[in-house]
Amino acid sequence: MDGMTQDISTKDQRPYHHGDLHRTIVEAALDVLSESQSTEFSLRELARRAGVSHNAPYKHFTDKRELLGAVSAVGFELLAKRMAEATRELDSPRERLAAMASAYVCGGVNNPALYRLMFGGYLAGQDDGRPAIERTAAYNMKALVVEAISDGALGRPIADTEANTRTIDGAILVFWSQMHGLTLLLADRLVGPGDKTKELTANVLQGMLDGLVNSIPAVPEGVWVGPPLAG
Amino acid sequence: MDGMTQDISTKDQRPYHHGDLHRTIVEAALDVLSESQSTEFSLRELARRAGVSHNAPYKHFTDKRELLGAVSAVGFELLAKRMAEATRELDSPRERLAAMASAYVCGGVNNPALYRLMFGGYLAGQDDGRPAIERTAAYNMKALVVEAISDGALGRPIADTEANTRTIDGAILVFWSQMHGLTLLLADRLVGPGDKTKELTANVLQGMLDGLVNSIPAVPEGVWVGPPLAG
DNA sequence: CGAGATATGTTGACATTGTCCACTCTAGCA
DNA sequence: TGCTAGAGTGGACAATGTCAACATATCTCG
Repeated sequence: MDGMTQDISTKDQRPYHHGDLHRTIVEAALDVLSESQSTEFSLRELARRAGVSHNAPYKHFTDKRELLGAVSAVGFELLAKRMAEATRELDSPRERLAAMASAYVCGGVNNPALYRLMFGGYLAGQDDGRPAIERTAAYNMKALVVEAISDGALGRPIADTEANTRTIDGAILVFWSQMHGLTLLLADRLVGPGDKTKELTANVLQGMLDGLVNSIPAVPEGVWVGPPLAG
Repeated sequence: MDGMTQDISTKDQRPYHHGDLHRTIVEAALDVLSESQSTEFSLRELARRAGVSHNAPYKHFTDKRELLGAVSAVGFELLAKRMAEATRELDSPRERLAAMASAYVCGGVNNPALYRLMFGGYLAGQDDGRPAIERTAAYNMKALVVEAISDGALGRPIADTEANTRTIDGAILVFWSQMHGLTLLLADRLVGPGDKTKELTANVLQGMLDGLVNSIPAVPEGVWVGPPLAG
């Protein structure tokens, strides 16, 4: 009797229904992506890791694309969270902005494949665009930067008003593209070594902020900075 | 008789040996990459396009990786050529630098998949590194920028000497990462619209150059800017 | 000039993958 | 209690990267 029940309980430990396969698959994908630093893993591999049949994931994602979209969204949330945390206990707006930049670059350098998945147009299919969750996360990140700027990170406060949109977007364009480029050059080892990341980021950033204090490039009308609002 | 010979001549028009399959395959890859904007095409598709058996490409490339490396190298050469051409008939070093930047960004935006292949660490395998031809092309590009800087693009001439290495590398780091980031944000439509590319590039660039005229961030010792010399 | 040797191409095979379809199980609601 | 819809399973299929064995053209050297 004991034997039988134990047999059942050990063999059949995994119930027919997994419980939260969606989350499990996304986490497995994040793991594999981080380990292999490549998006060329197979859905079947994830299924294997999750201990389910090769087709189970298709009940939660219509596509490999969709799965990668979910992974990307998690990446945005992680990055935004780190940026937000990095500014805790910092008062000076400029220091807050610098801390965010540092967190941003380090996040990207520490997991290039994830960063590339997030920004590298894997889902740049001209048809549908990116998942809403991605756009939301990206806007949250932008909001953090806008806040620091409006608080005076560029020398003087710049209120986050309609009238200042072009100015703020100009500043963010410079800031973002500089950090984005630095992140990717470091991640791809076109600039290095990696253990100088923080130092390089700080140096480049200070020069850039000084430049922005002096003058902020104009952004032409009709330009957007951040994911487009309309699909 | 006529029929037979014609049959033979038309059917057997393609000799057993292709002639220059290597080049043909690379060009086909460039075509497919440019059209599909994805590196996920198949070697077999290229073979089909070249009118050759599915395994013929393997006589010229050990790997899909190696093929993509060759494509990337061509991309570097194309980009360097465009940058060089853009500076023709321009005298002012600053104008030359601006023209190069514009050519660089436009090149990337016009073919994002190729640009991403070149810089996006598809061949960042921690083992072997990038093909020599790629590194050479990247250094040629860097040389163009160095020349403009030493000619005085940043307000005063900065001789390309050992003593100035850190200064020049600092300037190039700022310049390159800014343009790299801008290119990718535009390519991935995180900034747009695309038809404002030149305007945006010019504005961002002028601000950046003004900043560099005032002060060039120091680059810590041991930092490299450009592909590492040692594998 | 003629015969290996050497590239270069071809055919066939295999494991793996994304994805479709038909089926089964199980939980929850009527 | 029994049905239904969601969740998981197994099999099938075409496509792909890559290996191995074979075929053919070109080169080389006697």
